[in-house]
Amino acid sequence: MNKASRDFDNPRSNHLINVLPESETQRLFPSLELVPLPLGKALYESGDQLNHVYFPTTAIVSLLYELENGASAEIAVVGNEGIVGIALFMGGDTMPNRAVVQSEGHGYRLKGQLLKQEFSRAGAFQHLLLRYTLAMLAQMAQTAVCNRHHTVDQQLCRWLLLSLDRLPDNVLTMTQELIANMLGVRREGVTEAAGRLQHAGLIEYSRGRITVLDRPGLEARVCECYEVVRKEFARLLPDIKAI
Amino acid sequence: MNKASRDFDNPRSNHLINVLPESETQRLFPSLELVPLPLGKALYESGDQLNHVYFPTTAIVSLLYELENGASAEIAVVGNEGIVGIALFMGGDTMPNRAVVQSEGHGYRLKGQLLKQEFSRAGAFQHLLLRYTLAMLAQMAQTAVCNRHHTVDQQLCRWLLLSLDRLPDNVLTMTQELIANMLGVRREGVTEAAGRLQHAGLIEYSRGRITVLDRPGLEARVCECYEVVRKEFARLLPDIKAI
DNA sequence: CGCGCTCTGTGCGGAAACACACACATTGAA
DNA sequence: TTCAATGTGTGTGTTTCCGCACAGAGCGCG
Repeated sequence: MNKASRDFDNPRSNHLINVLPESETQRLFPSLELVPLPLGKALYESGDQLNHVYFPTTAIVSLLYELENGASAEIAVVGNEGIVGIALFMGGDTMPNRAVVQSEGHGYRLKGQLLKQEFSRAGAFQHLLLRYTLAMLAQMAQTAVCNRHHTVDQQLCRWLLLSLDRLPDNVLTMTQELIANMLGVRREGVTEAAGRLQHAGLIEYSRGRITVLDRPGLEARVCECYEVVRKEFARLLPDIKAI
Repeated sequence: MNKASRDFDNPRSNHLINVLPESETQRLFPSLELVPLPLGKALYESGDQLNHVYFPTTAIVSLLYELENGASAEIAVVGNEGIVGIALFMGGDTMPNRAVVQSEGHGYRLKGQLLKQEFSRAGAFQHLLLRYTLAMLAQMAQTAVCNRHHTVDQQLCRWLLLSLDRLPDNVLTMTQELIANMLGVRREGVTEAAGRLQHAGLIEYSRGRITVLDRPGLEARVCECYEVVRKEFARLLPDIKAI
């Protein structure tokens, strides 16, 4: 799977689907429904009944936890390497978080009932989904520690790299206000951190459009958390090369 | 399962085991090995090969993430309501965190191979383990947001209540230094927060021994995170009453 | 008893992030 | 072209937590 050649309307652009054996993909394909995922769309709200799971192809989805006082934080991010709605096959029917489209694009959705059927066959798909869930656990845990111990600058680098990994190019459409919501910090904090990155020549941005100019530079500034999660993904899902 | 009647050497003191159907418990019991879990013992280190899973009866185990600089944070806690080593049945064989005994006691361990066998039968045990994993996901996510947005005071209350729920009495053996490691804050920060709680008459402590005097008082000070996680456990695992 | 160890209390300076306020810049629509 | 909306930059003062340093308090042990 080459980034440049990724098609929004090919289910195989999603890595989880792409690595399935032929027999399973043939069974699944007829049930996959292509859906546009516009910026800001909530795939589900906290507590909603989950009816579908989503396999993003070109979109990126954030899993957000919100507190009573309105504060929030992103606990995981899902792009074309994953699936949104893991609770469905784990035996839950709701989740205590929101899933919001962070970068618009497309994805395929699958009825929950069909996913459960496929999961219960205990084949390659089940195995894959469970390992993916483990990788998500690692991502969430690392996010928790990162929230506690690392600076906004480091976290912004991590967030940019996470997004970059899931995008076909090096341009993000995202205001500082929205990034602040994801990271659970103030908008001004993002302004300052982003200003430092721009001043260092690593990124360029204006009015909701961020262009990454120097990815290695970001990697040099990011905290270890980014790499730890990346490695854990690679270890658990070795067939998925892109992330 | 009544707290006061909990026996360290009865597998049914662990709720996950207790709610299994008779057929499954009979199959499992001969393979369960009672082990003492002394304070500070590491059930596994980050990256260790996982050979067993543990079902605590009277012990409490913390899952800790550590950073390169030595900083750490607890991302989940497991007592007699759960199981340590979920990666094993999820298809991983290592985890990127440590599992350390936070409150000494006992537990039962089971060989990983046997757990996988039992999991692959796709029966009640599998269903239970998957739901438990979902509840852990919720706990980890909430911890991440709590780390970001709540005060040390609130987090200390949360931590005390989490421990209290998993203990047979109202006395914790735990120095402020260790609590600070769990919460990922300074020891002095815990000293100050604990001092305020003691001054308010909610707890009493000296030299590593904390007695909770006023549980409702703690519940009044704690952030919402405690209750959110408790409810999610109750929702996903309705058979398990105690938590 | 007295010594040493561990645990706890406290004070001070500093760094990071917060809340609030407001100015400026860009953009797109009237 | 003007205006309003949106996005970004900046300043001030405050809070929270950190890092360090050190003092005292309880406890075990020779």
